[in-house]
Amino acid sequence: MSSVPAFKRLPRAVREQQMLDAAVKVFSRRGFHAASMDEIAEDAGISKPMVYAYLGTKEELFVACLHREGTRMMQAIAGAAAPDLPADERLWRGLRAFFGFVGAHRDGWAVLYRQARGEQPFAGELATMRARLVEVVAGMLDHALRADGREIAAIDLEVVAYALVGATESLADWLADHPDAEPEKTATRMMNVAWLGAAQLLHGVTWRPPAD
Amino acid sequence: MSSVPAFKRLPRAVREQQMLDAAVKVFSRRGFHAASMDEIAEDAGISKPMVYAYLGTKEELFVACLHREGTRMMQAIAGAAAPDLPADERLWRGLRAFFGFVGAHRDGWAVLYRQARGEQPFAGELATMRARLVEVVAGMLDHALRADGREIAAIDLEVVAYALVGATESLADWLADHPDAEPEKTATRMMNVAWLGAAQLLHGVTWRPPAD
DNA sequence: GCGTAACCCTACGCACGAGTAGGTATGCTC
DNA sequence: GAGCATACCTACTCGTGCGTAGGGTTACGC
Repeated sequence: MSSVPAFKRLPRAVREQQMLDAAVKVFSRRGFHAASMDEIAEDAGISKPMVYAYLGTKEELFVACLHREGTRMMQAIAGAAAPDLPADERLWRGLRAFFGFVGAHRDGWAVLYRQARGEQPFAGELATMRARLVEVVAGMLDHALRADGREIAAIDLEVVAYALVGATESLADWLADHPDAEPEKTATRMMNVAWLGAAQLLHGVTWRPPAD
Repeated sequence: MSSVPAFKRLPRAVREQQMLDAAVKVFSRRGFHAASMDEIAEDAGISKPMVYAYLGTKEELFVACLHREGTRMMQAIAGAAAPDLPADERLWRGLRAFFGFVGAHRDGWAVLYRQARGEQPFAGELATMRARLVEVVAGMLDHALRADGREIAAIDLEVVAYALVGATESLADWLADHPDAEPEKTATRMMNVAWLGAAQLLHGVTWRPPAD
């Protein structure tokens, strides 16, 4: 009679992924606090204690989500922007991969990311990820500069990179809120804003405040 | 005996401001959810029911904070960037005012703003404010374009403006996290990234994706 | 000086949701 | 097929914190 159990038993690795899928979905929809562990468990087709057994507390679960999605994103970018390309080409491919990723995970990644910015417990995790991005961008700029025989203070580079990353994140938000927008086009627009400005800087053109 | 009450009674308008001050402080420190109405009340030197009587529920209180601080910021910007100035001058003054404001309210405005991004209930309020900013920036770009005899699709303008606003917000975050950074210098850096790129666009220089 | 409105309090009710205790079934190993 | 680990469940406890009931006190108009 019980030869076919209503719901089959699955190995841990599989269930963990299902739970993470559900968690990303629910966290995105409701936000970290409004999301309940019960709903996540139900959505994963499992009971709550299993979630605790496998992924730990609510905070740990959220961090796990952030980590998995963040890693996927970084891989998407890294896979697209080979380090031996010229800077503008790298930037372009990186941006295209980034917006492509966000576009394909509209209600996952972007929202998760947004959540994490507000809550202190996750500031660390977030900062790490952003720092890696900033580092990559700053490295690209620096590389291009040296090839041009010029040099800029590291802090300035970091701030510029920060601004570029910020602008990109912002457009990612915009993309997440506009279901019909095309990721590719968004990336092009970002290039227009970012690279034209950055290219000027790289060629030694700077803006100075008026004497006033 | 009771000629000098331990704590004096104050008119509503005054108490409301005190409550809002306390609320901004606590919301910033703890985040929306972790902040408790009790703590806010205590910090304001008043009891909880008064807060409910004057400012309503926790959500309404948060919106009130957001609204007051947002209005102050907009005024600071509007007061600095007179509409009859040339576009670059306006942008510069607006940015300087903005970063000045954020710098002066490091643990108030920026953190509050960050909070609001994550929680759905406030998305509307936030979107309204950002939309006003985007509109202003887009208007500046558009104005500069027309003066140059050129024209760009409204959507493109909006997206560019969005990116600029995003970059600016991002640097505001950076500023909030770096107590020693100078707002003025940050504004200059932002100008470098933003205006040099925007200026190129305004002069008809655009970046196009490689045939690939 | 007396009523009334505004200011302010001490206590509670109550829902919600994180996390757990304790137990059952299933498959795998030898 | 006995033993054991792994997958899985139902049914709780318990803290936390929002929001309120109900009542006291000071100022102000008349």
